[in-house]
Amino acid sequence: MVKYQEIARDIRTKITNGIYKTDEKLPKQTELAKKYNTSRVTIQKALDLLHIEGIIEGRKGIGTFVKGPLSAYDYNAHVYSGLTKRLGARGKITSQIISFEVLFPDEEDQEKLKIGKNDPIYYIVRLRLLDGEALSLEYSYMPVYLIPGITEEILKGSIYQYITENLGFTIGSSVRRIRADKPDKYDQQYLECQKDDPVLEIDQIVYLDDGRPFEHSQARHRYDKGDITITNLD
Amino acid sequence: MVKYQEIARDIRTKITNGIYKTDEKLPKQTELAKKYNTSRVTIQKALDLLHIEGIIEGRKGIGTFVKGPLSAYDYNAHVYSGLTKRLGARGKITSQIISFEVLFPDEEDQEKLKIGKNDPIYYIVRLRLLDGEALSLEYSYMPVYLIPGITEEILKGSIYQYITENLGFTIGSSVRRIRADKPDKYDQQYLECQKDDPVLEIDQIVYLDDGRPFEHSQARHRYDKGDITITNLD
DNA sequence: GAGTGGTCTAGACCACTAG
DNA sequence: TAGTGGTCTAGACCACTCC
Repeated sequence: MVKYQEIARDIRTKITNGIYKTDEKLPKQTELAKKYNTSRVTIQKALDLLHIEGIIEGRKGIGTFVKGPLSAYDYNAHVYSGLTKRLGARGKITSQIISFEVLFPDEEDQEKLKIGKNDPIYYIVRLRLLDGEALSLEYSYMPVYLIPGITEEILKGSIYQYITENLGFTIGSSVRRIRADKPDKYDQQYLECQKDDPVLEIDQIVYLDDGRPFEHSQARHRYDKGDITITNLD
Repeated sequence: MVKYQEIARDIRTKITNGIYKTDEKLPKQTELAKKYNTSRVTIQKALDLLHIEGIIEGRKGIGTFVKGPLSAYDYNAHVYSGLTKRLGARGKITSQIISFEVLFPDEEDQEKLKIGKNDPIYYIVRLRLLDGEALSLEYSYMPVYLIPGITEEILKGSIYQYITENLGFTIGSSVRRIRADKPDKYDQQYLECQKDDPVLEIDQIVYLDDGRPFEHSQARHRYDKGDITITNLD
């Protein structure tokens, strides 16, 4: 992990944990440089990342501020428009495991996860709930050899946290495709939606920082509970 | 406009116009620095922008390469996941004007466009066609005082081009919200969709680089013709 | 005028690729 | 070994805000 990413992660954590609060000013860049024992340009590169993620905002002549959450469904917004989840106080996310199996990959899985036909994958289906109400239905496919030791306990929490903290991997890039779709029978069953209620589907492939894909998944959201916010900066 | 943005724009234009072609290598950073009469760090900052936009890719020890288009609906992908349209050879986009009026803003318009109740706005409805087939229905609201002189001729082409090239403005940040919705009667009429066909709606506010909002719009896509690709980088 | 973020420079070293 | 992109440094100037 390079220096500016480490600094960005540290500041991000401090924001998530409320050490730097919403609308509060961060220490000035020269102070941060001194604190992290680095140059001001490196601090700026770290802050650039947080700026792109939309969690801070620099104001000339004043300082750098922590931004508040953007969307009513902040959970979705930041997981998908990118980058970093800061669940905040929007409600409690829980997971109900519907399926948890190990399978051999079909051709599509092989291609998307860049694995051979004899490399088994986890096939996981989870219902995500926000304060106990159905939010989305998520199908995940992950190579077993990359992510060993998944348990139901882990699935109830965050797979990402397990991968980064327990396995020591670093998440790299990702490609997500968003579209509207008609509800299938599982959507109707688990998301409790009607036949003419649309669903919002996010199909994603996520890569480790060494370029290996570790997850292919589809998340299907109730149309009334799953908007996505994308913020572009100057 | 600052130096690194000008350089990014110039290189982007060269890619769009095919001077730098897909999978081709860009000149090396030291050469670009010399050519643009600047330092290598500034070139890197310009390339960073194009990297974020997903149109180039750096490979250590080799060079910087122009990436190919990502999505079947490249038009949507790049307009909305951000940043820069490079329509490429996916088909011809045309516009049919359904409504073009000047109105006084309601409270929502006033708030989103940061204008007073006596500042008139354009109200524009356009049907966008890809190779003659209905693609999306777009509702736009823009303050007249900011964008004077809009004509039907301009509406048939690109408003963005008019704003940047004729009025000399620079586009800044934007916030987009994406959701699935049921089709309303206009969707059914113009997008020729059935009552149970979902639509994908993109609601956006776009700002000039001085922070003034100049456009609030909703684009409603047929669910089978409007996916969106979001690429996150390391 | 003082303080802060935004930009830019010149130079350096490292990581990776290719021959 | 040579070439290229990725990172980092120290220092400088500008733009903007506040007093």
